Amino acid sequence: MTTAKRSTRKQPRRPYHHGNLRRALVDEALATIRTDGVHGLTLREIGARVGVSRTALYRHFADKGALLDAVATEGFRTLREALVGAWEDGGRDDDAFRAMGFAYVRFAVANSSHYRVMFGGSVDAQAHEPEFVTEGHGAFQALVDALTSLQRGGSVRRDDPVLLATYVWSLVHGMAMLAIDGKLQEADAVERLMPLAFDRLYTGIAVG
Amino acid sequence: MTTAKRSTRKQPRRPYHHGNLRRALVDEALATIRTDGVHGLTLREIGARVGVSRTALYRHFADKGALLDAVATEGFRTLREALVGAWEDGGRDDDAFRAMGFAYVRFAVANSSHYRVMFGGSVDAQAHEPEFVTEGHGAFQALVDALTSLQRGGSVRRDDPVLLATYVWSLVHGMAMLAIDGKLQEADAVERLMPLAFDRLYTGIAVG
DNA sequence: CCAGAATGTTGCCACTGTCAACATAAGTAA
DNA sequence: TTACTTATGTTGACAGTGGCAACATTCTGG
Repeated sequence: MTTAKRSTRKQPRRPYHHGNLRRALVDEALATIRTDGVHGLTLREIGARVGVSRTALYRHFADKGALLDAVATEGFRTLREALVGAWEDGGRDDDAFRAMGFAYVRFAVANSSHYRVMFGGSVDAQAHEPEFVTEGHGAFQALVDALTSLQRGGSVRRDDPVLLATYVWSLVHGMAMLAIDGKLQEADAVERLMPLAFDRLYTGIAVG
Repeated sequence: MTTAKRSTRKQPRRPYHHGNLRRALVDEALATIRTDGVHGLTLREIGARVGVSRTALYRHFADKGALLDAVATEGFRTLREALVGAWEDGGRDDDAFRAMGFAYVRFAVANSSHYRVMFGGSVDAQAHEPEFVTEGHGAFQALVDALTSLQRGGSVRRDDPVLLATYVWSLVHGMAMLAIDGKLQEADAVERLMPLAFDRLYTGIAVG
């Protein structure tokens, strides 16, 4: 009597198996993170929101960190698409590279919580899924490729492209993080900073 | 009978009042963070470690965030000292500025957990103590001052010094964060990156 | 048709941050 | 001194969290 039988055969209302729970969990987790931040994410709540029990996700993720890992992985995929898009749509020249930089920082600012999950060390850094590493490397590779292309074109110094890309990455990552963490007082500080930043990136801060 | 009377008058073993509990709590919190990371910090444990009850710290901090805020504040003070030291000991010239950059990144790498508390958004960003803002601004000001000095000396472009300092800050902060989060594959990657980074910072990535 | 794997659920536990109520000490004024 | 006030520390309790173990249900391959 505790539970009414429900197998009335014609109403597959809420099937025991969700179908694609893993996907739904990642989506819901991302949505929650977007609105409430990383620390506002609770396994019970996203379970409930997806319409599933609190511990159901343990069939798809080892623990909370693994779920965040998956969210981060998707972030890297999206970021790479944004970067490649800016580079190719821009015509693969110096201006396109500049646009790539803008795209990077703007992605981070527009998806701050998501970006913080991607970096920020919410996950133990050792326990990353291989897919995480792959996607992360892919986003970075977009930078390396663009720089190599510019080097071939003759507009960028022929330093070690990986080292050079890391340099550029540091710059945009730093701007993004400072902006996200509210260290840049005024609201439009990032947008005012970026033009100068990419000028100085090309020609340096020393007197000409 | 539950507790034996202890006021034997001659053994002020553990006085009811700690003396300088606030100081002790911040120190212990920092020590714990250093070894176990931010997420390994529990109020109960640091209370126990200091030899005090679990909720004693609520007489000195509004909540856990306020304690972290105090830890972060001290981090900014230490960082500023490291920066000013490098700048002044180096002779306040371009090489000294370079040394300042090295000092920044090395501080972050050597005190990674502490650095993550200072940034990383562990605290709600709105709820910062005024002292936090002051110290954070102080560390940044060291950068601005050095740049202004170099501008007067004629070796650095006369762009808006605050904007220029923000640019440099983004670079070192980015390098620090990437290094801390293990995004730079090899162990000595930061040390290999920095010489190139500060060269490119001065002269840019474009061809001569 | 049936055994086992895959997937989802409920009961339960240790642990955490934090509040309320109480205990003790230190400071202050008479 | 004594009495009142404030600062500081303690104990008890509570709701919320991640996660494990045991059980329930469904799917799949032989």
